[in-house]
Amino acid sequence: MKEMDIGEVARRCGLPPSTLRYYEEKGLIRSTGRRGLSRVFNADVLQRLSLIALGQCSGFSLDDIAAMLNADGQPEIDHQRLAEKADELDRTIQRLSAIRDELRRAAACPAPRHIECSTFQKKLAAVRPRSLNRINPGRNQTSTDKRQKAP
Amino acid sequence: MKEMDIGEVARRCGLPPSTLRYYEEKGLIRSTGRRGLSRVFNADVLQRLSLIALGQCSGFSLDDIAAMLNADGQPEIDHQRLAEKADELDRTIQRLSAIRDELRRAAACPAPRHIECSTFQKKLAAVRPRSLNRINPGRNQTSTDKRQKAP
DNA sequence: GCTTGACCTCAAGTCGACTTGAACTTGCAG
DNA sequence: CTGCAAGTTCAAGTCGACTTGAGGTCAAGC
Repeated sequence: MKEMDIGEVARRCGLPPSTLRYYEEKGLIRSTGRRGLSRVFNADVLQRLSLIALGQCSGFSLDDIAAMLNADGQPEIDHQRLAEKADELDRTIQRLSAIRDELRRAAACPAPRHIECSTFQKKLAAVRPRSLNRINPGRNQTSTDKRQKAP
Repeated sequence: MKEMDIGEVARRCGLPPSTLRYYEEKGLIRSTGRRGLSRVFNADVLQRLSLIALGQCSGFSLDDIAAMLNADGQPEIDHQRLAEKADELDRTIQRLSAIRDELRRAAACPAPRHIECSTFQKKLAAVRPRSLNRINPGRNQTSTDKRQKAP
């Protein structure tokens, strides 16, 4: 199997060497050894990097991805998590579609400032903050001064 | 028009007071005055907060949103930006749909580890890192050691 | 008069995913 | 032999969107 130095891997996968070092440190990829000081990678690292990219695009964190990639012999957990993520993605897609429609409506609205358009305002009322999640979901829920609920 | 203190706004919009103060500091919302030390908000701040939430969900940064909310009299810029964002969202949705499908395929794959499934591997080959963007697009492009291109 | 709770300010901390910089080694070309 | 590109380590910095903590003010209720 073909061996590559970090520069070649970087060129092939489109990531900078610093990222590859970082991924190795995190346990996401492995170099097969060293030639002098330099890391040597096996060609199959490229497939693993594709997998990592897919995971990131799906919304998994690097830690999640590392856990899944390294969890040999627990396939059904994988499958379940993947299916959950797919469902979550589905909901995200629904949400984004609604937002896109709203955005187009606003863009096409003849009112000089769509903000003042009354139909837009009505729509907005249905889209109050608490009913929406961000595209990038909240990082840490460890707050004391939490997100409040309507009384 | 109804006046509210920060606590009431917080309750109504579901955001913690700290966020509201932060938004005010950023120029996203305005308090109409003070009662003693305490901020006083006008009821229309709630609509503005909905707008901000919508903007965030659409992928605008808070700075973008502030610029748009405060750019009175330049509606066609708004309209254009909104339409662009809608198109961008459309592309995101396409991408996410593809990823969701891939995820479902992986979840349903009978191979004990879908990673080893050959059809999955073929699909992956088409989904190399460089052809994908993250759900959360890259923050700063000010790097010297940039994301590389295939030669 | 004292506590309690809600508000205030300002600086500093947090999160994840990397990047950057300084200081160093190695291999190869001229 | 010298230079240089490309590799290395390790600590620290960056980004956006907030949160947290310390320390202070103020009105209401007991």
